[in-house]
Amino acid sequence: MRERPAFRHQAPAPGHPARTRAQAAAGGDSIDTIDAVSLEFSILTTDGPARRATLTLPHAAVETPVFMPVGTAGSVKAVPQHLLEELDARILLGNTYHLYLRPGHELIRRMGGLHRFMSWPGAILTDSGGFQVFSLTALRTVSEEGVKFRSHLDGSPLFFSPEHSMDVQIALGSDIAMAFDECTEYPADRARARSSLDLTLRWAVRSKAHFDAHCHETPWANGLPDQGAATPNLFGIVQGGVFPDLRREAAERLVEMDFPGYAIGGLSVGEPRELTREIIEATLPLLPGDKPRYVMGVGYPDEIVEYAALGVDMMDCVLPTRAARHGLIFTSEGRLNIKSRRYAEDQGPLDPLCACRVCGRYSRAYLRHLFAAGEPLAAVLNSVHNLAFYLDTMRRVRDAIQLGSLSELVDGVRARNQAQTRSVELESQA
RNA sequence: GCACAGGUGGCCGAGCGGUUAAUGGCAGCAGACUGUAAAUCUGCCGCUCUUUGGAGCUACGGAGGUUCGAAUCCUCCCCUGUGCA
Repeated sequence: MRERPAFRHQAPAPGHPARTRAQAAAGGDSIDTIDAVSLEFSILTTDGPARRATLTLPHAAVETPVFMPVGTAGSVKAVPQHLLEELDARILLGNTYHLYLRPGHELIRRMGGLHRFMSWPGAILTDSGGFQVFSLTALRTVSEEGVKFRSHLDGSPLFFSPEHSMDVQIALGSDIAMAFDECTEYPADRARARSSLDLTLRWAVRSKAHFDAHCHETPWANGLPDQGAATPNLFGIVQGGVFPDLRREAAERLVEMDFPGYAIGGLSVGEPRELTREIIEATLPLLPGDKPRYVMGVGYPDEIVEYAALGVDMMDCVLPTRAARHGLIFTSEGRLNIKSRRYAEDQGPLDPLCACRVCGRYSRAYLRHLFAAGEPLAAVLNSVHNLAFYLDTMRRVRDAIQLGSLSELVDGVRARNQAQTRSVELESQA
């Protein structure tokens, strides 16, 4: 445990002073209460490679390590914003591609930006559309200039470039925008990972140049480029497949470009879990220790604990919300499939150790019924619980870092995981 | 009573002489899900065995019949719906 100086990132341009959070609150405006700093990362405590820090963004102060719920199309599916607030979520993800398609970034700009549009007072990180380059394989072609997509909504042709992605993210008003990258698939051989990574690096240069030139045009910016004004932040993304030396090279090149934060992308795309961990472990030390490090698209509850212990500050994943809609519940005792007949008359809560409102009020029997009946409320309640569980898990991680007891927490999670794997094996043998 | 139309696996509903334990859908059961084309997808779904390749049994309202072979064709019976009396 030791004190470190905070990393601050501020827009360099001169102009009007930014309105502070306190001033805005006095003015009765709860959405655009922006902090005067673009990004500040203050590490409070460390426990091994893990750090507990405060990440201050224009719209929120975020305690890290943090798990960020995914709200692709301007909504964390099935969970209204006021419940996310109740869960003490401080930062959500949005998606450039989806919001560009519908309702359109210019419309959102006219509505005052994404925060106002969706009435979300916390921070927002937007993915650049890079993941769609991966997930919409059948609907796109990649070139040096950018990516041609066919809209998944109506098949109409679209074109995304780094510059375009930046324009959209700036119009949305993200607290953190992501560089436009190519999320490399798995398996990808060395040559493929190499060329993919090179493209991502060239796109990173273009992303940054365009972003720096236009970030002050975000809807919540206080007029012109400001002296001391907050503007959106742009994070770089490390690719390189499962090759540590390529990851190193990507990290070094990105660090030279000097981003306020860095992400590790292209993981959890089908590779073995052990590899995911190895790549994270190998890449993390190559990124500046005084800036936030974000692993994109992970993971299971035990994984996010493990990765935080390796020194990851930010993570996001659709898993808690998607799994919830499919009936998979994460609990302190492991995974639970609420569809199962064995819960038909179970009067207990989803998770006896969970303090969330769903566990405090509704039985497994009722939740199973809602799911079986196709009631939309099932998706809501399951999602609220899963997110509560994820957010609570990260709270435990932060507390453990504070107390210097993170390794015990990690051991506990690992043991629980192994125990469940064993019991599942036994059950399937029986 | 007469005339049509029907009776198929938990339900709906295809099949209208052999490749049919019988297409689909629903319901049921189990599983998957990692920067969201996902309230999605996959598997099982008559019974009994099985060394997991299969084997045996029982099944398309009932009873007979035709045929090498019938859910499919014929006869009679039972039941349901609609129309007419």
